[in-house]
Amino acid sequence: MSIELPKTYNPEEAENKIYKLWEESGFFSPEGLPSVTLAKEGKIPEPKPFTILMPPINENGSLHAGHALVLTIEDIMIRYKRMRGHQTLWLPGLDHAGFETQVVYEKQLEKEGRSRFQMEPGQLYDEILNFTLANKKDIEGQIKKMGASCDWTREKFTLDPDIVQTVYQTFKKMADDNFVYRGEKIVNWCPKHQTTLSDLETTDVEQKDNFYYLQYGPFVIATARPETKFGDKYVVMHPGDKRYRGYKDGQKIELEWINGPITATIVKDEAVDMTFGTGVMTITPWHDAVDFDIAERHKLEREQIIDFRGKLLPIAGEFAGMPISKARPLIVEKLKSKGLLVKIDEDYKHVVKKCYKCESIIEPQVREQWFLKMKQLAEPAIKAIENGEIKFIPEHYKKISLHWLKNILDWPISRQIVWGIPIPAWHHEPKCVPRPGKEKEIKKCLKTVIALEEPRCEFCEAKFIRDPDTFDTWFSSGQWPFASLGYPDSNDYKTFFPTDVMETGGDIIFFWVARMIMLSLYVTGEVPFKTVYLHGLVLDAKGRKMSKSKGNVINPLNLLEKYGTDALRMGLVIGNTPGTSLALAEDKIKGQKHFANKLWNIARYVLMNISGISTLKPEIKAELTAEDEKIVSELGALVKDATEDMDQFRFYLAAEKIYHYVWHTFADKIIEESKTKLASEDVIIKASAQRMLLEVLITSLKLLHPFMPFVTEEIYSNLAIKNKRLLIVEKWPD
RNA sequence: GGGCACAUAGCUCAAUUGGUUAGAGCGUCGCAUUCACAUUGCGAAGGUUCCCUGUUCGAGUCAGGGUGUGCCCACCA
Repeated sequence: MSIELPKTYNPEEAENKIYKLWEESGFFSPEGLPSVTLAKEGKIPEPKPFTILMPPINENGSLHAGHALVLTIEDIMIRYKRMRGHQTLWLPGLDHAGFETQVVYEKQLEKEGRSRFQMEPGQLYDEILNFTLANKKDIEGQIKKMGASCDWTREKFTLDPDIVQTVYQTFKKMADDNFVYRGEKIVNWCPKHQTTLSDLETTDVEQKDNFYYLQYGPFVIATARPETKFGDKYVVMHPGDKRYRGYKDGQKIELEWINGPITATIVKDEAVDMTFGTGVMTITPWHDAVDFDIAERHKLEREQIIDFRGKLLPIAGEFAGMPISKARPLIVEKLKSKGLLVKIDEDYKHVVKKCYKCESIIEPQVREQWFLKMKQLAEPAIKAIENGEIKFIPEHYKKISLHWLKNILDWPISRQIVWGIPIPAWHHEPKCVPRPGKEKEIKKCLKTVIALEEPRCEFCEAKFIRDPDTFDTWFSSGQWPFASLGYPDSNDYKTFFPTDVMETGGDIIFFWVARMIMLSLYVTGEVPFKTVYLHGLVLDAKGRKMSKSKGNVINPLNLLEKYGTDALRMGLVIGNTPGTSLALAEDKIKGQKHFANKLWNIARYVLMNISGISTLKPEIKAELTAEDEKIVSELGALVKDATEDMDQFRFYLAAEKIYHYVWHTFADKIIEESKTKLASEDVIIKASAQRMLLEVLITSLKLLHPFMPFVTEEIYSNLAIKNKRLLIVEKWPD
């Protein structure tokens, strides 16, 4: 066999061809695997399943470096386990990514001079749906470019009807179990996006502002936000503060305030820090979480000062209708002219919450929202983690998860956006229309009902209005592990759940990982996965976070084209320890392109020199010279070592060791030394060298295949070996 | 205020959980090249493993303290 291979490896040509070959082979699906077929014929024992669910990928853009890393690591695991004979399932998922996608689409609308607030919700939904569908093919194509050997026949989308059904059933079950409540509580409100956000969806930003000391009757109070103070009629101090001993809880005082005289009430509460400011504060329960709690404790009234667009309401008098930024200096001016401004501290550092998407300042607002009680949901998760039912890689994420779960707060799950799963709830019209003879019972009318169809009230003919809100995306994606596998009746659920490994970014451990654990335990009674592998961020070459504004975003698709998928994958995995951020330097990937070519030329050399040898006999070792046998057994040591690393999720080490062996042992030593052996007059020495070279090549290809699937498969396809299968399903060496 | 990490060659990172002389990639410098590969080979320079104290036969690794950096959580008006 003397096949002429070109002098350099051409990734682009090989990759498209090879991926098609794999797809057509059926080996991406568990039922198509040789190990499963052989087991069916009774020839080998039933293989063990090995399952990974791909974290659903946003359909609102194109693949970024983080996605490339996820796909690489997961593909390495799946390919390794597939070669070990497992019944492997890697289920691909696409994400509607609720709020994220709506934000992206709103930006596009903005560019076109349109706004979601001038659109019918139905129309907006349809447009976003079309937008994501248009992106779907691109994203799928990009996932394939990465070489991902996932089962496309099982591809799931987070808005698939069966997923939505599962989410509804979970919500209903939670409502029945009294884990859901609808409450008027203070929430994080983004005035730009016009929706509630969970605490995780806000970021804290430290900034310097003016701190105003104001005369409030006999007291001096301090505030950074004078524009919220119009309705302040409670003045709060610590019950133990001796300076204010003369004032009693509930005492009324008359005083002159911004827009005229008011009556204020003294409140004593321990939440007040005596050492901060003057030790006295007035409260604005509608727009501040601490104040809200104080008002709840003392059953105080609350009033909205700022509307949901961030403009002042009529209570602000002459300032009504103004946005905060415009009103604040004018209000300060008025306070000053009335002699109520005591002093201004211009150097006041404090933390403000901002929307994590648009950086608008969050305006706390009181709104009726759906909440989940989290304490009871968290308990089984805490137990499971403490018992070691879930293994964290790296380990310190165990502590981080437990800390969060033990301090968990209730979760607001309703969002005022259209792009998502509608909340299956209905609200009674304000007015009751009693049915004949039921006039006396209308007090029993249900205000809110959780149901898929419009409910009918027994006592009343009033209509029910559909709740306009959608679920927080993470509420549905938290159910992904069992929902995507067809809980509760499907064979896939029975076979592949709980899954083996959840591999995702450490930055979404609370958003997603913790919630999957809680929701899976609640619905199925089982943990969703046995191992959590968390990778770090992919940073630029200088270790900075990639961002569009910095202009340092590395597009993996460009790297693919330039250096080939295998090179990108190696560049992403070598030196990347779990949990640690990875600085992605282009030179590193370039170096791996050289490696792919090195491997290619190793194969060329071997092929050129082994004519006549087309198969490896099992008793190969008997035919080797002692020297060659030593080479083969040394390779055996590498195999053992690398296998151990693979089993322990040390892919970065395995890849580096194999790389180093192939280049600096196989190419630099074994091949160099083989040149004299092949030139030998001694037939035994020559034949031994030939067999040894082929053996080392085949084993190297197998070891490299999970990392560099394309070039290895391409080379393997050029070897003439009897009973050869595609490398993707060949047996991992032992 | 609380929590979690990190600090090793010029740069980016390893060192498989305490074990020879701390390694690799990239970069730098020198030499070689009719060879499967210039996308090459051989070689060199480059280290107080942040600092201090301790445990140990033995510490980059463990403990205590310090310095610096990053991230997460939290309701100081």
